[in-house]
Amino acid sequence: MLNCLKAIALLKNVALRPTKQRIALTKILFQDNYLHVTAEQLHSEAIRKGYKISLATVYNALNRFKEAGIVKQVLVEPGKIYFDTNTEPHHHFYIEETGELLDVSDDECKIASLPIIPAEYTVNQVEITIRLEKSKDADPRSRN
Amino acid sequence: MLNCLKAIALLKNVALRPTKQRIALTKILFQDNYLHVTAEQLHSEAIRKGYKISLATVYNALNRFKEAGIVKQVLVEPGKIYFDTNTEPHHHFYIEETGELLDVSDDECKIASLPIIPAEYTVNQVEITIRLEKSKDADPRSRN
DNA sequence: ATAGCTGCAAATGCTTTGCAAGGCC
DNA sequence: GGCCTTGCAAAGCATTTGCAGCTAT
Repeated sequence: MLNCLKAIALLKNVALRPTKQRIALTKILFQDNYLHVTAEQLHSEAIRKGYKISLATVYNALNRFKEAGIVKQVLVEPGKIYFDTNTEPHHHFYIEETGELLDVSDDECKIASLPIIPAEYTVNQVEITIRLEKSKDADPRSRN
Repeated sequence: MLNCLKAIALLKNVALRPTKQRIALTKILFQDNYLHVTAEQLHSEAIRKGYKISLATVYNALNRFKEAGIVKQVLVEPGKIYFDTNTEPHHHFYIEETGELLDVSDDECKIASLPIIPAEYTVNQVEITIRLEKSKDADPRSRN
């Protein structure tokens, strides 16, 4: 868990005012492991930890964090925005049944050949989403 | 452009009742080239062509088409669902400025190495989204 | 002091749903 | 005839916004 000083430093680094609420969210988000959350999930977690913060502020903060480049958004489900604290180029497993999102490092998932890019355009981002489902025969011992 | 008979055949093939509205949408969607549309865009196009159909029906129809496996949905922008008439495994260019979505065939974009799949899960779908933006120096002649 | 945040509630935008009327087999 | 589909309007859900009051610099 980040302490307050580090949270404040992180926010000042990207020219965002370190308000109580942003510090709280920063402490929750930037731990050792990367996190994938929706605004709603982050809000619940903040409330659970005893912080006083409104959902609208969580949305505002996440959008500022995104503009500042310290989180990025991931689209895997219609009508829902996930935010990812891993801003390095990387990819995802997505488990639809549970809504779980897992990081796949750029090294683990190399692209052999990119297509020809349309004229006058440049690549901004390449994202691979690997959608998973529970195996039909999860237990090999039960097979005939 | 598909004729009515082919549209009806297509719908019967997937056990969907060939109603006037579904036939109209089928005729618009399944042309020679693959299409990427939102429900709203498809509705406008249908109205423009003189068909009488409500937006709710377009949503309903697209969801049935998706269940039937003749279109699939693509998520590239928050709060918007694109439908793609190409149901083969393939990938996409996405141009954020214009909202344009372009197909990239599976052959043009090969993955060299997939990561290790978590135990008890199997891969359902692998999607690559290549986000493009206009090049800063679109005209090479203007360079120093 | 002042520019920028917060929180509430209201608004928005896309999508879904309930239900009565109409259409397909 | 019976079941499915349509269309409208209303509901739903995630997200954004307006504005008054508060806070960091």
